Amino acid sequence: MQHWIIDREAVALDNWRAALPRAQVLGREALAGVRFAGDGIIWVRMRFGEPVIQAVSGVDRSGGQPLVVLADDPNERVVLEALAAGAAGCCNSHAAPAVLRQVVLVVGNGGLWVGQSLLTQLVGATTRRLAQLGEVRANDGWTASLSAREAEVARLVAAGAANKEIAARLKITERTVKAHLTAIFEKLGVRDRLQLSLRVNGLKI
Amino acid sequence: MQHWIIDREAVALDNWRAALPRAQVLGREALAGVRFAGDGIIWVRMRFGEPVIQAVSGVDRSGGQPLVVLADDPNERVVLEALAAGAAGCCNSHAAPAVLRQVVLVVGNGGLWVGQSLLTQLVGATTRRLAQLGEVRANDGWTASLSAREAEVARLVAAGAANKEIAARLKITERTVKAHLTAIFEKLGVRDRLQLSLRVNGLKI
DNA sequence: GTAGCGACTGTACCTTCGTCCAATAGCCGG
DNA sequence: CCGGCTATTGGACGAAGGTACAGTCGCTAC
Repeated sequence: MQHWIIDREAVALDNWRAALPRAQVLGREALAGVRFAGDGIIWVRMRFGEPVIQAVSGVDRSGGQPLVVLADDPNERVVLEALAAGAAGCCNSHAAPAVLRQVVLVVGNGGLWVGQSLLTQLVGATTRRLAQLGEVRANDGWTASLSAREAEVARLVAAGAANKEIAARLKITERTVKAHLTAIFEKLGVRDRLQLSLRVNGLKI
Repeated sequence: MQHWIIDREAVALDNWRAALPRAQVLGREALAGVRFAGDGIIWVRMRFGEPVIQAVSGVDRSGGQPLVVLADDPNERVVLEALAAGAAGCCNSHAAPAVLRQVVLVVGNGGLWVGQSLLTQLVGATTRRLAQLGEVRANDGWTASLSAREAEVARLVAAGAANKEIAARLKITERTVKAHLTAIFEKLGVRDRLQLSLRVNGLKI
């Protein structure tokens, strides 16, 4: 598994080096045009006072790799914003190497890394919000009629990936991606990938 | 690591046995007074139609072990309720052993196991909620660099409209729509209409 | 005036998307 | 074992999306 570390100054802290010895460190300015490919985790350092949006912006997420925010000043708000920005987790920049390795295990296997204190708040708020929305979207059930593979493709499309990228990520041909998409469109009754994206993202029923 | 499986009928499915060979299976009625001790994971099966609360209630959580809900009928709502009830994750009762082992890895290391499909919903809902609260960005400023006409086109694209539809709606030619889009992509630094949609809808930074 | 900008349109061309035909292979339940 | 579902791929093709180069028109600022 590859690790990419993104920092404004392209500096890697000692604890990162210890936990992720083979990581590739990238500066913010060197980020333009960089496309991440293959299995791996993207780590983004958020320095003191730096907004999450700014730290995460410019990072290519089309490869589908999970992103973890390393915050100099972590707090619940920051973690929430990081998750909202699509991160799979957020932890202290100066966390011990053992903790970072744990994060790798969790995030690399599709989990979310969230501090316990935040969990209650996040879930509570989200639950209330969904209840307010009439629970329609929470129960949209777009996955129900799809096979596991189709759902996987649907999610990647919803995240903005192109067919070629999906093919590379799932290690199948572009032709197969198209086949899955045709099936998905038919099952969900949408006409193209953009409508699918809206549906998956709960913006359209 | 110890695994405790709790089921109303004290039945263990084959996939559980495969993934958690040394697990201890407990019936609901045998649960009274049981105190879990040591490192491990508590698995609770939620049968069809059974409410989360009922499935989780009565389980001793004082030992601090993470709890995972195995749902016969998993959907976003169930997962959210499970998380709200203090579970560290929720997955399909009939998930493949490989998936269950992955869950062990994630949850055992302090992570949350959330299905990818829910993740999208959760993140989307959280984003919208934050936007509503004005905490993060009611408007991340994508309109700032666009002209009035471009913003209009951008909104229609974000809503899922095709170029031809936009042209008809705005009473201009499809060619002009394309011209506006080219300018929009350039200004916002996105590569196509799907990425634009995500940006406008606040799902991607 | 004229330089700049935004809106608008045209021709041409390439890429990506989506669908049609068809096929092989594995798995699972009856 | 067979029917049905799923995953996979191929070739071909029309439709839609997107770019490059070029041009007109009206408004505004210097």
